[in-house]
Amino acid sequence: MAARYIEIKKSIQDDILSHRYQLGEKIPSERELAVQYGVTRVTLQKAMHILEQEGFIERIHGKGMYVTKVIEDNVYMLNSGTGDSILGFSREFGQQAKITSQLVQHEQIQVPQWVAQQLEMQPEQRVHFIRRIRLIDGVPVLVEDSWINSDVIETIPGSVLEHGSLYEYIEKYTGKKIKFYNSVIEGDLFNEELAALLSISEGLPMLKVSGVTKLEDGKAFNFSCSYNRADKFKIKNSWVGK
Amino acid sequence: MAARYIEIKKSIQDDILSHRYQLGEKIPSERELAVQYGVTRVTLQKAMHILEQEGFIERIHGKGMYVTKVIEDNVYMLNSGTGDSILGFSREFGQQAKITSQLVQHEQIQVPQWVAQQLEMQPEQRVHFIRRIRLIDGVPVLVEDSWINSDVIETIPGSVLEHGSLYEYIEKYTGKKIKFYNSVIEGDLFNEELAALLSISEGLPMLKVSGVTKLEDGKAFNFSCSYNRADKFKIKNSWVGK
DNA sequence: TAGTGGTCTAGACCACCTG
DNA sequence: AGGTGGTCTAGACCACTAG
Repeated sequence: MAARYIEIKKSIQDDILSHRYQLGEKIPSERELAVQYGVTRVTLQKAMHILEQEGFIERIHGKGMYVTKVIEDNVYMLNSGTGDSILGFSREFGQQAKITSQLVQHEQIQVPQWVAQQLEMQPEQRVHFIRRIRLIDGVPVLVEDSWINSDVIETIPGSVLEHGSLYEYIEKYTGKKIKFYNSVIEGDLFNEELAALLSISEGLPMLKVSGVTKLEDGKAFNFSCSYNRADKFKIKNSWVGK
Repeated sequence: MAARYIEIKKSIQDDILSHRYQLGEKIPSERELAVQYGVTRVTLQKAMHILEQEGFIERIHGKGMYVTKVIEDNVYMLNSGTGDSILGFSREFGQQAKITSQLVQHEQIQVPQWVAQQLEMQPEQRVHFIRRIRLIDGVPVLVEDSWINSDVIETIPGSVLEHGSLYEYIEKYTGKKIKFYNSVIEGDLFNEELAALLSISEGLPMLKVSGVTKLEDGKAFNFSCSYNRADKFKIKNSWVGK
């Protein structure tokens, strides 16, 4: 049973995405919506603040709430700090395009020093190292490397890496929700190795996103690093100043 | 008079930055802090949720709140969706390094079509076009282009562009706070023109950040686009999944 | 003046973690 | 069992926008 404000947020998000509320249109006031959904204003506000932060609406003091005029784009958006999940490629894009994965490498290794630091592990412990290529409609667009604490997940079925969502599997396997922390975005150029994996030229621009993933109990279990073709991806960064 | 939860947030942030709360240390419970600050838990939670989102603390259900172990970096961080402001380069970096600006161009022009769209302007209206170079300790690190609706700000003193914060000036001039919306991060390569401005080689990697700035009454007044040397900047993206 | 979002109170109950 | 964060109620007053 999800929290009420999450349900309300999703309900209104649906109303926006399905154009029941038109772009730029004023939506009902907090007090009206609170009555509609049978909650207090405080609860309704929690939902609306999330919608604002994710860029669906604008809240203007004294005037009301308006559906944001959205500009469509011909590149794929990596949602960063917004949307229901940065948690896995397939969840984000599964609905708008045909996503496939190609497993390049999967082995258990002793944890590299810099990974051990990120995951708060001891040097003798082991991690899964996983390298996958993601394809949109058959075109390879990014390489993703993951280091996953073997103590959290002993075995990872090949079928999950090839066709499923790793994060979904982990949430089911552990029974815990996932949190992202401190992800970092960098720009760089594709080197020979990565370019070869994507069948592109060395020296093309890349967006690199790396970060630690934790379980809701605070346990860090994954360090991941994705190398994205900069001509295929933008990162949306909806944010509202204070 | 700022809101109480903003004051509390800043107070605890100071306690963390000054190491009165050590890295990784557990901080007092919500109920304790609420008493300390003389507010209810709801108000205190608003402060703590912001600190969590900005990456200062981790909140773990049933256990408590902990100061995040921070990894220091030898590159400059552009805060994106976090910190007190993405609002202007000088505010972000003024304390850790010597920031200077170099005004390359400033003229009033008829609003270009794509800018008019972003700022909801008519084709015959005018904008300030401003191109500045930013230097850290004397080294040029980024180019920033801004298009500012002339109806919002008629004149912009040269001294502001050379030495001050444009956003601070606008907040003072209009008497309104500033909001950012829908900023987008892209990766690209420096072309000849931009590379020349920074005295670097063409083809080096770049992080491009663009977005619209609005006043708190919803009025869009500025479209800006910054071209950052990818070897000098990372973008921190503190975020907590739901 | 009426309506809107922004903030805050003083409680309550639940879900989770640890001893 | 006791402490922690997560959610929610039913109010209240303030600040801002509009006609």
